Amino acid sequence: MRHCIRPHESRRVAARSLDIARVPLPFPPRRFSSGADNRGHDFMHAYRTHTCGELRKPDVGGTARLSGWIHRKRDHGGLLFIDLRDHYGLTQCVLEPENPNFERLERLRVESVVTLTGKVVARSSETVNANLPTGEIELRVEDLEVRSEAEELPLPVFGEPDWSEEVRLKHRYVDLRRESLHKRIVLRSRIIDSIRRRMVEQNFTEYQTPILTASSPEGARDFLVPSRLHPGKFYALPQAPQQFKQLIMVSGFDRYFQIAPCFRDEDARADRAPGEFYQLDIEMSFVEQEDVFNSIEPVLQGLFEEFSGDNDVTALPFPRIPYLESMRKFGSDKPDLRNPIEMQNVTPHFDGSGFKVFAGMIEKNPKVEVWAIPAPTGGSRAFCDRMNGWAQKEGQPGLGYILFREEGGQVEGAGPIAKNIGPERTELIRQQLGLKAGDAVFFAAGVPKDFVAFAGRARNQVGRELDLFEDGVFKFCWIVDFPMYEWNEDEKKVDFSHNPFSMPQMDPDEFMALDKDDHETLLAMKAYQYDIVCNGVELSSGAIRNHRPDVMLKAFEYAGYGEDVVEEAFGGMLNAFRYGAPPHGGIAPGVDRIVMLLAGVENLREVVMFPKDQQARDLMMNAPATAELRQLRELHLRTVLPEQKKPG
RNA sequence: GCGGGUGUAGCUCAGUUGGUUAGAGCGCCGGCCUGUCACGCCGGAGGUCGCCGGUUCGAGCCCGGUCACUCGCGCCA
Repeated sequence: MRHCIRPHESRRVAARSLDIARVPLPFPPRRFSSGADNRGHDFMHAYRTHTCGELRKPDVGGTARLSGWIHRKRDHGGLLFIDLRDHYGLTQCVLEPENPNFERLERLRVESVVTLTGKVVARSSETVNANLPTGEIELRVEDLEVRSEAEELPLPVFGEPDWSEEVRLKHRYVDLRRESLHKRIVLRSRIIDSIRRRMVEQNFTEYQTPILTASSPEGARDFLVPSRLHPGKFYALPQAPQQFKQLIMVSGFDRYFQIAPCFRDEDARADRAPGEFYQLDIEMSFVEQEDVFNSIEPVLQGLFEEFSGDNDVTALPFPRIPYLESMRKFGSDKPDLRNPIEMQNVTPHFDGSGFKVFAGMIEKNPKVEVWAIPAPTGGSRAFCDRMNGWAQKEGQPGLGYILFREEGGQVEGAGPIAKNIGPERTELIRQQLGLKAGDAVFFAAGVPKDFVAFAGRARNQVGRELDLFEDGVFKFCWIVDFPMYEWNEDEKKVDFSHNPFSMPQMDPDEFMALDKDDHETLLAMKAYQYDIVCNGVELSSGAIRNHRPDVMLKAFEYAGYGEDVVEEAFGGMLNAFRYGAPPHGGIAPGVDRIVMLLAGVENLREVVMFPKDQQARDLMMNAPATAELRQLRELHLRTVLPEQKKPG
């Protein structure tokens, strides 16, 4: 295999490789001046006539000046090759020992920054590097300027091994030079450009909202900013511009969007940045749910088509899946539709059957159901045992199954459950699920709300193990009809299931007339609340908002919050709704997650330029840090530290 | 706050059942090399095996504790 001068791509990068060489230069490139002397030096730009990704065959014969980092050196003693790298690419530069700069360059460490000037020459056919856009030429170095000498590096720029996060974050500026990360950051910028363009094309307008604002009582922990002018008082950084975007609608601006910074003081996950992240925040007036979908779908679909490389993107319109259906079919409200498995209710086949475990549960509790998780091609004992072992690791007693095989021209079920319920019931299950010989089916039984999450994980596990996931696709869907309320088991009360600003799916007058103790009606009620999901990743929640103060107060009342509490917490917005508020709704897809999906990476830190670590620290800038006493005094603050842990 | 995984050279890792002087690749330093593009070849430096304690004749390996990193749970209207 031919070795490639470019560091190999991360296998996970699904997006088509980005041609950074096509990025426009920050200044018009200077061309060779025919009026220059034969070396052309006097008229040259101090640092470069071309970028390191620019020189081609037609440039041969001219003189060029390049500036960049020494990416790699190949020192033959009698010949020195330098790969010079900048943002745009890589150019091979050559020196011979007679060159007065030979020794200096030979001793310079990689990642030192130099300016090299010399003749552009064609490479002989045997020495052309087809893997390099500049591979047909090389620069014969005549002059050298050392701009910055590099010390020994904490991590190499060349190559793409997995370096520890600590080293990478501490020296992020070095890490960011590495091709894959460098490209992803550029990709992120391209994606955001495209989003803006597409939003503007859809007649949306970007407005800024405050960063220093008020704490909102619901939701995540806030970041607080002490006020110097108001002793003892604090600003909060916005968890999202939720109230502002609604106020923008009340202010008569239609179709708002913003690439909005959001701040939440919550613990990190691989796909959740601690502290800060960005949302494509959207709000529109005089719309129903379908209007929001119709406006956003083309943006997301077009965006993914543009950046997904060879991957297919769900055609418009995206499927709308009611929340309850999603939970029943996929065991999740963010189903990965690349997995074709759909679960089904098979309770009747077990009711009164010879499989006493399930039959007994069904008899005792009318809420008990048995769900089937079909496993096409999973009909081997080894696989079923493996799934059983997996279920036990998940803390389940096990995972019952039937496997189907051909026996004398007949498909028949095998395994303990098939034996217990008998061939007729087994056959009915097989027919209901459309399974054939060589397939299997797993069962989860109990009260659905207690096992639905496990069933969803089992569905994923089966799909992964049997390699059923569709490859190279971005599968979108809307999850709609989320419940307005849910039962809070800890406090034994009705509570908002999502965001208290959503509009209930009920005639306002009827809603106002409900009895707050009528839990059955309240818990059955749906809201105009929806999620957009892609490949099992929840990109965003959204809602048609509740713009009527009376209905909102009532909605809070049903959840046990008095008028005074609501007025105190949301008085600003509630008041705004009292002076003429348009019906409105919106959504706010996570930008970082969109970029992750399109870049094909599993970790947020791979698509953020200067990310925080898991403990929300900035290892490079050293934040958070202790404040000086003078600053604290100005802010009327005194710190009270927890008891010090013993140092390790 | 809780659970899993990891911690050995600057970096990425190997290290058998507990047994002599702890290894490799990359990087670094020195030498050789005129067509490489992951250049090649020869030599060298570099280690308190995260830390503390225990078991043992003997611990990188076993036990207890602790710290750090990482993934997840809680949390994320």
